[in-house]
Amino acid sequence: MSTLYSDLALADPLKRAVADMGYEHMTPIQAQAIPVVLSGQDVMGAAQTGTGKTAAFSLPLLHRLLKHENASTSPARHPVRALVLLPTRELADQVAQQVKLYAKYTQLRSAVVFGGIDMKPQTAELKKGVEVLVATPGRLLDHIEAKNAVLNQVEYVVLDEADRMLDIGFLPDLQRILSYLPKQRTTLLFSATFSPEIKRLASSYLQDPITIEVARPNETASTVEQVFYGVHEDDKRRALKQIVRQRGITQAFVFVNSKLGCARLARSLEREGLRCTALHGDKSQDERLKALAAFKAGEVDLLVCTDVAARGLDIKDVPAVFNYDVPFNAEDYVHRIGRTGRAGASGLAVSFAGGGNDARLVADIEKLIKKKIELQPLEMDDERPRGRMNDGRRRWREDGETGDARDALDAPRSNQGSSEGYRAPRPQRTTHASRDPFFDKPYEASDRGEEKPAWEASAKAPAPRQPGSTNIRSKRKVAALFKAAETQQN
DNA sequence: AAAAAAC
Repeated sequence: MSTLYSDLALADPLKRAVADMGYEHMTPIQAQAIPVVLSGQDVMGAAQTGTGKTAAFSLPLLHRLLKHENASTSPARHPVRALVLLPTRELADQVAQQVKLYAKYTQLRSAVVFGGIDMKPQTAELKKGVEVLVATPGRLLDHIEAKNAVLNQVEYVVLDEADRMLDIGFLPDLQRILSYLPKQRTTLLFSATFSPEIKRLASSYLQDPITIEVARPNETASTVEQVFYGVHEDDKRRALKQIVRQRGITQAFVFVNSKLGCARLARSLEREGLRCTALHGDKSQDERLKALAAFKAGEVDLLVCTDVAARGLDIKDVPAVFNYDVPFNAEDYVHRIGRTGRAGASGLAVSFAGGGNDARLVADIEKLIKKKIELQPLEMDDERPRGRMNDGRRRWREDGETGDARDALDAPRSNQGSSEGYRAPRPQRTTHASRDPFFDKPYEASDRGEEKPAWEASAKAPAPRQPGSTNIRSKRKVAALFKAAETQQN
């Protein structure tokens, strides 16, 4: 079977766009999925991201939109004919940009809507009419309810990161959205991981689906070296810096399980002079996009993030991923380490297992990825005594580190984003005394009768959520909800 | 347990 794009029965404008991007050969997921989508069948696709999944569904989908005019609407109108749903805003943004590129030589219009930013520009664009709409669930529902988006002409729905979209937190919103769509439609589901429940639930949304499995589901890329270290909670930050230095890591995602932990770690590393930035869901959308852009542009070396960044983000040539915390779900491990080793490149995934439940979580990962995990001790190159004083302050702090292959990681934060791309020489290390004595201690504004610092206020701000079904957590209720969802749909 | 997604 040919894998050449030029041999494919794709509309000319699409072929030109593909050629512009320098693609000649299809990736395996593309070679398998494109013909199936062109034929109009439902698809359940298991494929690692970074393998060209977005092109795999958008190209054939655009082709069908071009070839099959929607008879029920006049050519002057532009009803939404294809809807692509994603679980995070950054991902929606990324996919929308790709769709725009593929569609650039066609008359088809596309738009993206997600929360955290002004609704008005999105509304204006929707009112002009778009054929392809990329969205996150919450904001889309807002637009539907405001009658900005009419979805009764939708012919194609894509659920990317489908297992997340069908997860308990998203399911109610997703079901409401699907209830606005025509029953007669093509549905495409893609994910790198499928748990058995999700797979069963997913199949209830599909009609005679073709299953495409390029990688075995839940499989981790063979090009990614996976290392697990047993590291005490107090040593994790030092361990992170040591490994970055020893292995000469130029850029990495650093995954942390909580938003607050994420904000704190980023702040600590920043104070130590590392070029890093935090990305988590309690930052403003503007800050989120800026953080991601800075990382993409290489202005920061470490992106300290929550699982908001675990899925789908396609950033070229990131050599490493750290699991500073072992993820709560084994599936998230697969997604997290999928941020490196993309498009056939090699990558490194380093995970720190601390105390608590970590051993069990590691065992879960082992079971899911079907690979033996050896937990290694980490030889620390600095064995000065450590611990906390009774008042909670650190007895000492790591400084005066000598060896440092990497000026980049030692450049002061203030240089970050300098438009000349200038990197100052490594600064003199500051002394302990000049640092905040409450460095490692949870900062309580009441301690000092001050306002909370902005970083912490934002990290702590509770997400405003309507009390509702999305917070249902009991096992029984979750099971009931899944059951109901399965029997209701189609 | 946590995160994500709407004003």
